[in-house]
Parts: sequence; C-alpha cells; structure tokens
Amino acid sequence: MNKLTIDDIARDLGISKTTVSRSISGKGRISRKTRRMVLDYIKEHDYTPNPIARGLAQSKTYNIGWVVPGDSENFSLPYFQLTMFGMCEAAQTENYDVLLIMSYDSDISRLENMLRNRKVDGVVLGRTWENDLNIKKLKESGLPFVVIGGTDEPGVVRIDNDHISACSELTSIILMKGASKLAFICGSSAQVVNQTRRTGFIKGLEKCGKEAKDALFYMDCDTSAQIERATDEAIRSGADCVVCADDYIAHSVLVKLSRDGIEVPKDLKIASFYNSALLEHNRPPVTALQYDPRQLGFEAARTLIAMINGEQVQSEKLLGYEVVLKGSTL
Amino acid sequence: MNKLTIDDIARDLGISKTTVSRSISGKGRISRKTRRMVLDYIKEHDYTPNPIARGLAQSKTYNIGWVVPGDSENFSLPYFQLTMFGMCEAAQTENYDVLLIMSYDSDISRLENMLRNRKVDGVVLGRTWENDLNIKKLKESGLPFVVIGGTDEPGVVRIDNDHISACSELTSIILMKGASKLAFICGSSAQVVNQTRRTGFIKGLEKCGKEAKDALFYMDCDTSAQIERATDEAIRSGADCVVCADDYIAHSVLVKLSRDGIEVPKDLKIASFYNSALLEHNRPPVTALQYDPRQLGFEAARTLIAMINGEQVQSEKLLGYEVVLKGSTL
DNA sequence: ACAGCCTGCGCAATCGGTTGTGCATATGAG
DNA sequence: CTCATATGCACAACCGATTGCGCAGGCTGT
Repeated sequence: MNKLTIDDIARDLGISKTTVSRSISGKGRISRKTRRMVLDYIKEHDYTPNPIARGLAQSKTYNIGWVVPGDSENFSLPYFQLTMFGMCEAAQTENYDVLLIMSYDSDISRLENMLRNRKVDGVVLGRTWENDLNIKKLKESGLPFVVIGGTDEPGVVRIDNDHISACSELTSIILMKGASKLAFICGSSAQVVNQTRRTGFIKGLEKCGKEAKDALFYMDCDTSAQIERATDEAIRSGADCVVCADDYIAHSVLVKLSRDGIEVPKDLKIASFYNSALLEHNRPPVTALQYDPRQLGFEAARTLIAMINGEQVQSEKLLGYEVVLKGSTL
Repeated sequence: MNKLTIDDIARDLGISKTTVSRSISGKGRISRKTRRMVLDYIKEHDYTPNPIARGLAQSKTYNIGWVVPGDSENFSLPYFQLTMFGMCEAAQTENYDVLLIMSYDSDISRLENMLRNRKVDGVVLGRTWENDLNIKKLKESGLPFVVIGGTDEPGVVRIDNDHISACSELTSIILMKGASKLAFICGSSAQVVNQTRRTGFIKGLEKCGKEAKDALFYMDCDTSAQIERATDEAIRSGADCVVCADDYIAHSVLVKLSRDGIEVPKDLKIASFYNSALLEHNRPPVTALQYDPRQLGFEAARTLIAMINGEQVQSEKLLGYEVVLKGSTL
C-alpha cells in the first residue's frame, strides 16, 4: 500500500512540505536543484499525490462525468463503447478519470444528485433530446459541460459528427447512382440526432433537385414491428431505396426483406448511417456512413478538460466522416 | 452552487460541527431532538456533505472502479451496457459512484495507476482471462475486488452466470431434440468464459451419452473469416447443429448460411449463447440462452460494496438463466 | 556602502469533513 | 441521598494536500 505522503517526503528530505508540493506542481519559486531532488525522490519511491486531499485543497475532483442514457439498449452499437474509450483516453492523458452517471429521459435526478455531490469537475452529455432537461440543469448549475450531439440551447459547447453533411452527401450519392424514390426510417424524433439526420437527408434531396415531399418519412420507428410496417409501406408506396438512420433499423429491414424474398439491391436498395459490424457480414454489404466515435469521445473529453482549466474553446466542433459505398446501393 | 458546509449548519443551529456530523451519520450519541433539528435543517437547505472532504477524513472515495477491456469491440452486445446499468443501480443505492478503468489485455498500467491513485474503494473486474494479470495485481494490492467471470485464482470473490449449467442444459436439450453431431464455435480461448462454455457444452454431451470427441470444436474464432471457415468445415464434417458461444458468432454464421443457401433448421440447426436483439429478428428465430446481465452487474457492485464495508460475503455467486427454445433448433 | 529587488524556502491557514477524548448533566440503582 | 453509569455535546486533532504571506540572504545599481 502506498502510504507515502507529502509530509514523509518533506521529513526525509529535510525540507518543508510546501517545497515538496511546489516542486511537484512547478508552481512556486523553487531552485532547480531542490526540484530535481524532490522529483528524483518521488520517482524512486513511487509516490503519487493523494487526489482526494489535493481535491479538497483545490476544490477539484479530477473526474469528469459521463451522462449515459440508462434506458436505451440500442445504444449497444460499437459506437457507444468506442466513444467511451475515446473519452477515457483523453481523460487519462490529462490525469482525469471518467465517472458514470446514468440518467433516464424524464428523470434527471441522477444528474442533479451528481451536481450536488460535486464529484466531478465537468460533464459530458452523451446524447441530446429535444428540449433537453439535462442541458437546462447543467447550464443552471454553472458546471462546465459539453454535449455530444446537437442542441438549440444557446451557449452550449458541442462536439458532434457532421451528420448534416454526411447524410446529405450519402443521400445525393444514392440519388445520383440511380435511385429515385427514397424512404427515410428513423427512431425517436425526440432525439436531436434523428432530426439532424432528417435535415441532412432533405438537404441531399434538394441538392439533386428534389424536395422533402418526394420522399417517404417514417419517424419514431423504435420497435421492429414498426420498422417492418414502415418497410412494407415504403415498398408499397414505390420506394426504390430505404435510408436507415441506424444500423439496428437497417438490420431489421434486411431481415424482413430476406424473409419476404425481396432482393437487395435489385428490388430495393438500402443504406445505413453507421458502418458497424452488425451489417458488415451482410451480402451484399450495406452502404453506410463511417464516423469515428473514438475521436468523438476523445474530443469531447479533451474539450471539457480544457474548459475546466479555464481555457477558451470553440463552441462547436464537427467531426469528419466517410461515405462507404457498398453493394446494397449499386 | 451549493456552498453550504457543515460549519455553516453548526453556526446557524448554534451547535458544534461534531454534533452535526454525528446527526448525519447517526454514529455518536445524539439526542433525538437535536438530530431531528439537524436533519430538518439539512432537508430544508438541501445540504449534501462534500464527498471529497468526507473521503479525506475517512480514507474513502465512495467510488468503485469498473475495469473494462479497452480493446474488444465485440463487447458491444447489450450485455455490456446492461451490466453497466446494473452496477450503477447498485452503486447508487449505496451512495457510491462508478469510475471507468480502461484496461488492455497485456497492459495493466491503467489499473496500476488507479491503484496508486486510490480513487476507488474497490474494483469490479468485468472480464477474466486465463492467468489474469489484473487479478494478480489486485490481490497483491489488497484492495477489495470482485470479478465477473471465472478464475482459478484462489480466494477471489466471483459473480458469474451459471455458464456451465446453462450450456450443459442447452446442449443436452438440442441433442434430445434430435441433433446428433454438434459443432462448437467460440472466440478467444484465453478468455475464461469461453473455456467455461466449452466445459458446459461437453457436460451436456456427456449427459446424453456422448463424449467430447463426438463433437467438433472451433476455438479462437475471432474474425468473421475464421468463423466462416469453421462453419464450412463443420458442415463438411457432417455437423447437423452449430452451437455458437456468442451472438456475434451466430450472426456471422447465419449470414454465411443464408449466402450459401443453407436452410435453418432444415439443413443445419443453430443455437447461441445470448438472446440478444442481434438475433431477435432472424427467421427462424435463434434458440439461445437468456441471462440477466443487469442483475449480474447489480450483484457484482452490491457484493463489492459489502466487502468494502467489511461485511462477509460468499466467495462465489452464480446467477440463473433460461434456455429459450426457438425455431432454429426444431 | 546602502536601498531595493529577486530568489528560495518555510510557517501556518485552509479545504470540509470525521473521530477520540473529556466534561457536564441526567438517569438509575441501592 | 449518594454514587455509578449513561447520555448529550463540544474541543481539537486529523486526513493530505495547496497557497498566501513573510523572511532571510544574495544580487544589482548607484
């Protein structure tokens, strides 16, 4: 057990704990020689300052909170973990740790609790909702925070995939490759990301001289029954390509199509919005967008920590993407 | 911002901070009346003790660490999150929080760091490996910890799904329903859980009068190429049922089968080890095991916190399961 | 040689709690 | 009524760091 304290070091070295502390932080006026002596001692004896004590003195925790929705299981795409990994990476390089905060759509008591507890120096909001209570609460708390996703709330620092450009580009490419009547299927429209995808989708239509009314929209398809119904309707309405806002949706659609003997891409084309393992094995493979969730998480945490350190950060950062064309939209 | 401290309360109430502290914790000798007064004040003014200060005084953090493998993406089944949710739930009820510790197979420096940092009071190890370095390190550190999964290491508290019984039961049911030559496909055999599943599988064979040599084993199938090769070989070797140790594997197999025009269950039966959304839409639906990862996480955290509190806990807890028979093994 | 500044360091307060100890007062037994 | 015990509370030390301030000694400029 590492019971070594700053007092022990001070005593051993015959100097004051002030000097030790300053040697470590490099903040005060300390001679080169003394500092080296302390640092050598620390290295040799494998000392790490007690973050709790340090936290108390500085009113800091060296933790960042990550608010994750506790009720959506379809968050289980690799996306989720990769974002998490990225955040941890970024946190680690700055000597921070990541604390989980489960939250539920309509119940922000977990977040409130955390805010009262002051166990984090800042918060990353992992997903945004229309009229998001978490955001309001965070703003009002004054704690630094960044959101991953979109929001209308002014003065909020956000990191996001460039969904609009991505979806727009994907859509127009599909159209240019010959599709003419597109169907758009997505999950809960209360999630900002789905609205954004829709916007991008429409922008893609417009780039090719079409309008929203030329396409079919199936919003709020959360269950596989809803997705299958949407698929049926789309086909009956003459769609020749289905654009899915989520790989789970695409997967449901594909299973249904294969059951009904509808061939991809001959009878119907299909594209999705993530390029996850879920669709990787499909034949034909599915055209999709490729984001970099790891970097998304990384940037979010990095930006948050910069804010905590009082640095100025840009209020919006959009990350790149790639349209990965595969057999499903030939 | 909640700047209220215990001193403020003491001053306002005209009593000492000792009395306030004791009223809150209920530890010392405090009169009913005083205690009520303090608690009422606290409720009215929405006071929460500063966990950092409390931590410093008690050498506690009120955090538990969760070691999650940073390099396996196929950890992205709902399983992962549900376990996480369960842990958070349990932690919350005991006023603990969950801190993420990313670790990489061969690099336990993150864990070592955390142990030196003392930012957690205990650790949940989310996955175990053969000859697990993390476990050795944790034992040697003296910090309370529980593992989710199996281990040979003596004196380790473990929570696990009852994989052996589950796999054994699944296997024997499949055999009793008419399959005769089984193939077993799993991922990395360095993961204890895969060894355990294999053991259960063999036990199931033996219950039906067969032996391990009557079945086909394809271990360490981590990529889809390996899985497809295993599937091919299994079919060529006369297997009439494939048992997959993981839903991702089952998914790969299914995609391959449908590509090759092999019909389930007519030409080949298939069973899997989780009952995840990944296979839910498949036609026919896939026979699989149903565990309760949420409870798994819950029990792990609850047990760990009991250990932290110095309570005696049972060294092994196995959770229940259900064999969900569906069309893929008819 | 002297005032003034810079440098290197230590003293002690502070962060916000917990806890061992001691001292009144209340309670009970004999 | 007296002594022993129990009860209720406060004092002050402590957890392990950070930090404002002060002081001594060395350096500079005149």
